[in-house]
Amino acid sequence: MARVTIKDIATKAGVSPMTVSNVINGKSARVSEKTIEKINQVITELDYKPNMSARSLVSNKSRMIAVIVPLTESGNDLLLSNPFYAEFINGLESSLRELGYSLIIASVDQSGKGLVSQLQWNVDGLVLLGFFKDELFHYVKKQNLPTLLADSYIDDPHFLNLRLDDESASYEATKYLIEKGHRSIAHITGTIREGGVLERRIAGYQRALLEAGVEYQNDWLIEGTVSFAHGQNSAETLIKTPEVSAAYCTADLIAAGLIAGLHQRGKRIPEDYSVMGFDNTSIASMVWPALTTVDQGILSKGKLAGKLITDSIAGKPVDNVTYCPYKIHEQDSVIDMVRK
Amino acid sequence: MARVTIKDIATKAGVSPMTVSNVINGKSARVSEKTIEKINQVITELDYKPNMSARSLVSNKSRMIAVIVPLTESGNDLLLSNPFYAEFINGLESSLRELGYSLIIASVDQSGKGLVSQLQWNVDGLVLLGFFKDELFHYVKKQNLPTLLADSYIDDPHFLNLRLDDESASYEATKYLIEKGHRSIAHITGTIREGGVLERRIAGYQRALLEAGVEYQNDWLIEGTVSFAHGQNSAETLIKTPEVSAAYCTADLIAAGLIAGLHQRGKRIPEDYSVMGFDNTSIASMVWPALTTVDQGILSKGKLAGKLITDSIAGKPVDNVTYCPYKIHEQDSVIDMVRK
DNA sequence: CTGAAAGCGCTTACAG
DNA sequence: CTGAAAGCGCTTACAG
Repeated sequence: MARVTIKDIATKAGVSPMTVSNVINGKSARVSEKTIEKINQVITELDYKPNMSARSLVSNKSRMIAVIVPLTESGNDLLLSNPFYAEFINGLESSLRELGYSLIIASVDQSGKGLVSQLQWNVDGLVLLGFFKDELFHYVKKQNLPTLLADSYIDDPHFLNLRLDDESASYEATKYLIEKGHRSIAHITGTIREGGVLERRIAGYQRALLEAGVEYQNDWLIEGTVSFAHGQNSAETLIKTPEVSAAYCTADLIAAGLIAGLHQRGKRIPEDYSVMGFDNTSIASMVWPALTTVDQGILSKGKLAGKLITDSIAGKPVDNVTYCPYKIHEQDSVIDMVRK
Repeated sequence: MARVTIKDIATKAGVSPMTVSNVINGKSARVSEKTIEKINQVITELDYKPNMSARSLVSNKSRMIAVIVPLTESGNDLLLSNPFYAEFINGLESSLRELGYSLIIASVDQSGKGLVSQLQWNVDGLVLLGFFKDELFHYVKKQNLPTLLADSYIDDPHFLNLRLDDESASYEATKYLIEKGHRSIAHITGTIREGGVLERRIAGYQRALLEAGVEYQNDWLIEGTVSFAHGQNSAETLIKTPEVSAAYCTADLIAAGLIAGLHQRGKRIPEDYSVMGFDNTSIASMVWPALTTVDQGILSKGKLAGKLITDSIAGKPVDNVTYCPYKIHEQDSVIDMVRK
């Protein structure tokens, strides 16, 4: 069965292709009621679907957005193993769908090579999720496409930014632990990059310690990858630093690993160690005990990303930087040393 | 800066657009070495990228695959909250990328409405993930596109199928528990649908019980949704059925919820209850104790899906039904009653 | 070994 | 209120 085209509709409805096109695109002001009705009837009858390739070719628009997810450091796989990405994309797809856009999911190695094939598609906009090399940002900028960066601090006016105030959020998280009576607090983090999210989180953590009159110790900072394994390994390190009573992790995924690692070494949570996470992914409710964490409303954040990028495509004014709200989500992994 | 077209390349290289097209498409047998070199040089110089819309319009191919993910029963969100989907898509994207295809991620409500917008894109193939209404399968079939169904038992020759032998896998899982000395074994499952995956899992579970001479009790089967919450709630039900010593869950997500629910009620795992999962998602290693589960190699499964669908598009012969391997992944959530 | 021309399905000025 | 024509960027027969 050959594809139904606008021409077929036109012939069957007894009008010109142009009129059909106008009706489809809602420029019906110039078409009589009767013709519109007739055309719509034929469209339904023949199950006509516009050919987006043709439409995109002529209009230079595609109603497609590509989301670029970094690959894992080790291999070729998407970082979807971190539920943070999955939940964000979830929200993004949901709002884009409502707005009539489709979502291409793509990954790039750090050179940006994988990206080329996406751009061939005339995508209307790009959403970059997380950390990439400068090289890639330069490349993306050259494409001259509406681009939103999630969780990035590259403050180039060319890009839309969606992030939270990581320094403050981190400060609040640490302060929360301090208010619960903890003083020697470890911070388990991912690979620290200059000007990145994690650096700001560290700054907030240190500010809270300073404010509380706690002298920060270098070996409280445990750097690794943002992974379950890093959390798990950090248990060992933690135990070797006996003054520490609480660990604040820069991702729920790390915190989940830490909890598992501590359990394996016979430690109880929160009795022996308080653990705090960041993100409030689904993981936070799945571990035992349920994780006290910084809720950054990932689903809403993904949805907001969809709205921002499409607004920008539509030429609506959009703030260059949008901050997401966050709040401490209290569950069961932190002990109150004051009242205990 | 205007878009670089094949014409620009042709002009600059002093050849016709057709020759450029031939070189790009590797039909270089008919072009001289020198011309090829010249053309490639100009392509690099001008950073030319083929316009896929134009290419797709004329060739009726797009090198795009759409993966269709069901929406949650409650709302508008993708089922990416189940890591199973995220990991599968991860694998799918990875193999498609290597094969030179892009991935559109789409969702449909049960009527299949969302799908229309995807098909407008001339996608070359479709991957349907999980359960959908018959209505949708009919609709998809009408599109006459190469389509792969993952985890479905709709044995229509029009579709490629990728699944595991759920009855046997479930039988093995139950048998494993029996060999560890359990006899009264609950089975926590999702919404049972005729001819679906879960029905077969139940059949395998019952076969193992029968074989062991255990009389199956109706209240051992706890039906709900495939969700953390269902697992959590099932803890209560389980405790009310005192003879039960082990629960075999049809998804890790459910098992994780059950473990949390049991913990909340002061039960120890595996001492008080043995828990077994299914899938071996990342969750299985994140819960405490680590979950003994049926490993179905989700990442490889996703990769295989990519290979099967693209092979089929390329006209290579592909088996109508492909079975994935599975194996029991022993961790710490099942107690050996025989040697304890 | 290479070119001129037609056409994929649509939209967009331009006419009337 | 509606139509005929050109053109988006590419590929594919058909010539030579």
